[in-house]
Amino acid sequence: MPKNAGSKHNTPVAERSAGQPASIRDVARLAGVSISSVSRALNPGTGKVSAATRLRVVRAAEELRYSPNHFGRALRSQNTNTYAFVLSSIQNNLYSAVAWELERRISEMGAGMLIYTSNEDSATQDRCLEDAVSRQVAGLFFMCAVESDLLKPTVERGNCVFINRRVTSVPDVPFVGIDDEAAAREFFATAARRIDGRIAIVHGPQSSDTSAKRLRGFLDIARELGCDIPEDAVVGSDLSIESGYTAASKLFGSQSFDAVFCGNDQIAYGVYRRCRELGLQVPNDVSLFGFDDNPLNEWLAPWLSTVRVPYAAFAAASLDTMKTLNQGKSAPGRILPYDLVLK
Amino acid sequence: MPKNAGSKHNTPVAERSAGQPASIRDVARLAGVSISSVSRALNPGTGKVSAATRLRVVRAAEELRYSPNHFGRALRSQNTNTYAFVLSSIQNNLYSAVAWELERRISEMGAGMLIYTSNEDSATQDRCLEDAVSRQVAGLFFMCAVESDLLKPTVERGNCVFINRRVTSVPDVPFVGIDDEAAAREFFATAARRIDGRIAIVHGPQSSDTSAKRLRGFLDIARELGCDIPEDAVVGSDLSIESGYTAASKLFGSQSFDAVFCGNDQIAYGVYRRCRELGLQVPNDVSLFGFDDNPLNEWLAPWLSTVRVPYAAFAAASLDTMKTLNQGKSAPGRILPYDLVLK
DNA sequence: TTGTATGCGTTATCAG
DNA sequence: CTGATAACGCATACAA
Repeated sequence: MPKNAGSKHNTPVAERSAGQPASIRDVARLAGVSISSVSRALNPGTGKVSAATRLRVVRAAEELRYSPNHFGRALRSQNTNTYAFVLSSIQNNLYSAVAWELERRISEMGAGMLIYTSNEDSATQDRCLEDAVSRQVAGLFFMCAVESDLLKPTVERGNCVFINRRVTSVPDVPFVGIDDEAAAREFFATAARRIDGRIAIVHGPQSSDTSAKRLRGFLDIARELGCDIPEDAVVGSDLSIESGYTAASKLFGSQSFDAVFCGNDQIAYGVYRRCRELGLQVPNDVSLFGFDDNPLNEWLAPWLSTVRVPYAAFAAASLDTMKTLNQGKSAPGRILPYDLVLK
Repeated sequence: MPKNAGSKHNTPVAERSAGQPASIRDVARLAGVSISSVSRALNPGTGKVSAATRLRVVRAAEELRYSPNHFGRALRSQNTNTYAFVLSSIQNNLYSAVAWELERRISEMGAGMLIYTSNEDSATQDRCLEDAVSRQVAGLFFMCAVESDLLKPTVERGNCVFINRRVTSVPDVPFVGIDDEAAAREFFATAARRIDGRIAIVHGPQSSDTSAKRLRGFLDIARELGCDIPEDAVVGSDLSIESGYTAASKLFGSQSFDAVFCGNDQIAYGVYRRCRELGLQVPNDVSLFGFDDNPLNEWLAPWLSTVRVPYAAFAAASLDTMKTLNQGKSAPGRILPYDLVLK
C-alpha cells in the first residue's frame, strides 16, 4: 500500500512557501468550492457556473494572485499556445524586424514566442528544431531556413512557414515572401537606364534559394538588355557586412566599377565602407544597389538604392498562414508586393 | 466506480496517429520495459540501468524519434528550463544584439528563451509579465524595464535581472550595465577639449534611470568645466530615431550648434539626418555624440562619437547573475567597463 | 536492477 | 449547477 494513501484533498497541504505561485487547488480551497468549479469559473464558456460561485472564485483568485499554470494546461489540452521563431542571422535588422512584428501579433493572441538563432548553420538549426519539437510548439516560423537533417521530419510533423527564403528540398512548406527573381529583374532593368559604365555583382550564397533567384534575375536581365557583365565582375559572399567588404576589396583591387548590385543590404554596407576607404564617393562615383530595405536605411544609408521588402506584411501574412495550418487546412503561403527604392 | 477502471497500462493504446509525437510509454512498449526504465535510461545519473536495457531503450527511442515532452517534464520536475527576455524597444539594435547573444548562451545550456517586447509601455510590459509568470519561467531578463504595476510582485516572486537600466522603485534587483553617469562625465570631458563652440544636448526620458544619469553626467561636468549650456540648448526626446530628428529640428530651428550630445545612438541618427537636410556636414560642421555604440556604427555611422557599451559582456554577465540567483543565492549584478569611441 | 504507483496543475467527462 | 475523477507525459520514492 502506498505510503500516502489519503486523498490529496484530505492531505493537509502546508501553506505554500511565498515563492510558489498559487495553484487551482489553493483557489478552490479559499473559495470553498471544487477545483472543477474554479476551472469553469475562470474559463468562460466551458460550463455553467452560478454567478455567486464565479464571484467567490474570482475574488479568491485575485487574492492569491492566481495565474493558471501554463504547463498543466498545455499537458491537458495538448495546446501549448507557443510558437517558435527560427532566425538565421542576427546581423540583419530586417530579420529582427520581422521577429518583433510577429512577436507583437502573437502576444496579442495571448500566445508566446520562443526564439532561436541558427546562424545559417545546419547543426545549430537542428538543435533548435529538436528543442522546439520537444516543447510541442504549435508552429515554427523560419526567417531564412537552411538545409538540415531534421528539417524534413520537422516540417512533416509540425506546422511550418518559411519566410523570405524557400528550401527547395521541402517544396510544400508554405512560403511568405516576394518574387525575388522578378524583383531583381525589374530593379536591374530600371536602374540600368541610369547607369553608364561598368557593373559588378556581389551575390549571396547559392545554397540560399533567395540569393540564387536574385542573382539569376540580375544576370538574365543583363544578358537580355545586352549589358555585358564579365565573369570577374561577379563575386560571391555570404550575407554578412564583412563579406561584402571583402568582396569589394577583391572587386576594386584590380579594376573599377560604376555600380555594384548586392545580394542584400548588408553586403552593400560592406561595399560602401570599402568604397569610402578607397576615396570613392557614393553615389557620385559609385552607385550601390541593395536588397531588403533595412529600416535604418532611411536614416543612415540614404545613398542606397534597394528593393523594399514589406517586412510588416511578412509578419501578418506568416501568422495568417500559420493560423490556417493550425485549423488543419493546407495553406498556400503568400507572395507579397515589393517596391523599388531608387536614389 | 469510474468507467475506465483498468490500469492505463492494460488499456490497449491505439497506434498513435502519425502527427502525434511518441511518448515515453510508446518507447517503453517498443523496448519491452517499464516507463521508469525508459526514464532512467534516457536521463543518465538518475538511477541504475543495465547496459542491455539502456541499449534497447535508446534504440526504441531513436526508432520512434522520441523526444521527451517538455511539459510533462517541467510539470513533474518544477523546472521549466525556460527564460523570458523582455525587450523595451525593437528599434535599438543594441538591445537586439543582447537578446541574440543571450539566446545563444541559453541555447547552449539546453534551455529556451521566450521573447517579449514592451515597447516602453507599462500596460504592455504587464501583459508580458503575466504571460511569463504563467509559464513558470526560470527567470526574466529585462533589457530596459519600465515602471509598471506587476513589476514589483514579479521581481519579488521570480528571478529577475535588469540589463542596461535600473528601475528605482525596485532597487534590490541585480543590475548589469555600465556606470552611465561616470561614462557621461568622462565622455563629455574628453570630447569637450576638442569642441570649440556651442553645445546642445538631446536627452532621453527622465523616467529612465539610465537616461537621467547620462543627462546628469553631462550637465554636471559641463558646469564643473565652466562650459555654459543654456536651457534652450537642452531638449528631451524618447529614445527613438524619429524623436531625435524632431529634437534637432527644434534645436536648429532658431540657432546653430557645433556639437550635440545625445542620450543614445538612435537619437544621434535622427539628429544626423536633420543636419544633413540643413546642409550641415557631420562631423565637419557639427560633431555628434551618441551613447551605446550600435554595432552598425562601424559601417554606416563612422562620423559618430559614442560610448561603447559591451553588449556581449552584458549577455554573459546577465546569465551568470541569473545562474547565481537560480542557486538560491543573492546576486549583486555587475558594473562593466565601457570605452570611449571618439572621431 | 526493474517495475509500480503517485503526483505535478490542468481540463473534460460524467454522475449527482 | 456542482463535485469527483481520469488523463495528459514525465520523474521519482519505494517495493520487489
